Amino acid sequence: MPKIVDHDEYRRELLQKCFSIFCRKGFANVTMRELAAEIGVSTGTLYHYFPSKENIMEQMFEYVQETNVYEFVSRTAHLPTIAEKLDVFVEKWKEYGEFYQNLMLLAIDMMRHIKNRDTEQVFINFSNYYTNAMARELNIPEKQARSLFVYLLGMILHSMLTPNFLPYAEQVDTLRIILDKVLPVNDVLPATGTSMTNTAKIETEEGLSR
Amino acid sequence: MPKIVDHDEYRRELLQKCFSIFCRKGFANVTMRELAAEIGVSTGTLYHYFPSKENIMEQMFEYVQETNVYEFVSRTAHLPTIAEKLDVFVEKWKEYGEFYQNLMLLAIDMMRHIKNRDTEQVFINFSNYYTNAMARELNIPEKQARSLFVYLLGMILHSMLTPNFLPYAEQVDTLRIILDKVLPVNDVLPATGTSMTNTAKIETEEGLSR
Amino acid sequence: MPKIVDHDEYRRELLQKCFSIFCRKGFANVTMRELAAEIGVSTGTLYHYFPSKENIMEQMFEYVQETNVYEFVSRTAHLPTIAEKLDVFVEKWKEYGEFYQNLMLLAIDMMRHIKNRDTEQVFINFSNYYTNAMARELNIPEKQARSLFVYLLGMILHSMLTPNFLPYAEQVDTLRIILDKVLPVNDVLPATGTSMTNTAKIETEEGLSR
Amino acid sequence: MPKIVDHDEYRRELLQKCFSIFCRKGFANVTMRELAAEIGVSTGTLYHYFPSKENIMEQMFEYVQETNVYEFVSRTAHLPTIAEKLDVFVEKWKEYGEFYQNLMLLAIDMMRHIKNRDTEQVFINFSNYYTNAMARELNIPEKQARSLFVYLLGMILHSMLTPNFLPYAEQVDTLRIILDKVLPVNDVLPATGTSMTNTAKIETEEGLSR
DNA sequence: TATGAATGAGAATTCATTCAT
DNA sequence: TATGAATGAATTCTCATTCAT
Repeated sequence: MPKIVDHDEYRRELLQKCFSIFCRKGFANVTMRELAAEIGVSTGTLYHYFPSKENIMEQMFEYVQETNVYEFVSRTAHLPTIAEKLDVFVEKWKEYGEFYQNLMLLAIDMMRHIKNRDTEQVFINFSNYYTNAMARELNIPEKQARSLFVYLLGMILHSMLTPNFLPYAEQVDTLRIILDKVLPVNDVLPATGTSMTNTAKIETEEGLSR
Repeated sequence: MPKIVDHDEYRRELLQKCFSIFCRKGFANVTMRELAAEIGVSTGTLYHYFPSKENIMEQMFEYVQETNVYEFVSRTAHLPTIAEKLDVFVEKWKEYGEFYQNLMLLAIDMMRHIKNRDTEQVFINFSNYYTNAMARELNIPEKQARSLFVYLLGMILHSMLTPNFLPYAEQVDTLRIILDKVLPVNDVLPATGTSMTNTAKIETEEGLSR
Repeated sequence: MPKIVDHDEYRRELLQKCFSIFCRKGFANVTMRELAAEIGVSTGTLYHYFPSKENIMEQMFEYVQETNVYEFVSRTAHLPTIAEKLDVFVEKWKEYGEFYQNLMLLAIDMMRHIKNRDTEQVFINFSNYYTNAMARELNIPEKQARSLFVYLLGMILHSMLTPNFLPYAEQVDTLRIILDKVLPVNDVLPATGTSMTNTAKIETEEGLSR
Repeated sequence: MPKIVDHDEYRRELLQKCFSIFCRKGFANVTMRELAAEIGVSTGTLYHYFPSKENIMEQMFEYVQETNVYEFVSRTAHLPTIAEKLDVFVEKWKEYGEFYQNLMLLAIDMMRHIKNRDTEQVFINFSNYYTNAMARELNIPEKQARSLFVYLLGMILHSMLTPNFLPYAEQVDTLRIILDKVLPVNDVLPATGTSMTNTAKIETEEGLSR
């Protein structure tokens, strides 16, 4: 009998390990030898599970999507107030900070390297999912949520480029303060009527989200 | 080929031509041969003007900074109203859309490739310069200006990854509408006293910039 | 898969299956994985029966020799006339056409790959055996028989390189016509005295066999 | 100014050097490193002149054909008697013995390796050219000439596989003796009338060429 | 016995860089 | 100053072979 290995399970394990390495250094700056060495297998093993370096990238992109991205949404669904939901969001934004950076870098690498794939659609899906989740959970219009997503993106990028000048964690805290003022944090969901203040705020702040 | 007498002038010309190629494909995906061929010189000539591929990157980073980025500020200095200034900003944001994308990609490549260089400081300078210019010209607090810069960054990135879903030009238009509501567009500058509306708005919008 | 109890018997079975694959593609162009897959076993099994790829080649060479090559000779021994013997020869030449091609290719591969083996002697034995058999059965001098063997070799090679231009089967038919004229086809063997005609013919045709 | 090199001339020089190496060892048994080392250049240089290992093979096949193969025919054209022409043929057969072996091995390698090429046509052309040249120069029917070609092929192959048992040079001598008897060696060409003997012989020997 | 996952040396190929002209 | 031929280290990938199960 052969060595007992759950091929698919192990493949995912390898992908997981590849992810941070690839993102940190960039697709083009990691050699297969390096990758194998850092993971702790031989190059041959890598090629046993993936037909090519490019394919690792592609599979990684898929894997990362289906695995890590959406996990946190379930955490907010049952929470009664927006303030509490926002707490979870902020917590997750911090927790996943590096992950989002990596994802962003990965997306850029995908864009530049992989020709035969609809990278755009993948990112659109991600953007939509995240935007819709925020709109629903935080009870804000989609446009506001999209703006929030865009702002998060900018934050992640800036913090990545200037980690000491604009540390990511601080940026998240700042954003939290903004949102506390801007969002209908005192609403209990699902609430049919929104408070005056709240509505007014949304109108005033409409710009943020339009 | 004309004999370019001014060595330095020609070097800049070459850098200019390298810029879009490097950004579009990414540092690692351009070979010196390709670069030379697209520019229309030999690899030997490239090495006559630059000691290494990495150095082209570095010089390009410097060149791009000192040359293109700040040019537009002078255009707004003499304008009397914020609305007019905003017009110029929006126009420039559109005009330079691709350029900013490239700059962003370049910065990311720099971050990943060039070890012996304070890339962070360069990007901090850029962020500060842009933020300060916007704060001054649009008469808003620095924090607001920084938030605007971060949002621009997010916009550029999202539009780059999903050019068909969120086209950059449309995003700029949307942002313009937001800013028209949020900014003290009717102020005539330099105004010593800020109008009530304006102040109120800034307070209200504080979140955007905090 | 049935449990083959006789190790050696199974080894021969595997060799048999390897033969055409090896010859068709050439030693260097078949991987052990391919070989195993086409045979329907695992690489591990292959290595259970053969110590190395090279060894498969060597064993195959031996196996092929002792097994298939001489089989047909027994078929002609009892036939009374040369014409009848020739019939069997022609029939076998056609039947074994692909086999001879493979053998030839195998011999060339052996010559180029396997250093530690007297490939020459093996082929000399084969040449001698075939030549002697033809000389005896067709009642011609050894030199003529050797020439016939050489001609057969050329035919096989040419037909292999230009299968559409000089199809092997047609070449055999042509050769048969030649031999009908040239050989003492009407002799009944074993004849102690050779007929005049026959002798004359041999003299005339001496060239063919010298 | 660049290093002055006649690119095409040098390419041919490299092909020439590749030829014997490739033939001796076989396409699959020569590494690019080996090839480069034996030729005395770097692998980089090899790839400067040829896009791939396979392409070297293809170009070599073309080059060898157009360069070496047909050269000798011109040597016999002006000779008055068939005997003299035969002298030159024999001389060339001996001189080119190794070359023909190489060509044969190369053809087999081509057959097994190069898929995107009409290897058969190339070999048909060669066979036809050689056959026609012999038919014309030796004043024999095409069929006889083809048989002669096939026999030569067999000789080359057998001598290659058993260089000590059937040395090529001796085989050529033997063939020469055969041909002296069989061919109209005493004819003066272009002779309008063929001697009785001659015609008779051709008729008698028709078998050889059919 | 049989399997096929794992290995890593070695293959083809690329590409930044050098340098003779 | 400009060229592009030449270099060879480093890259991606292959494959014979080993070995735990």
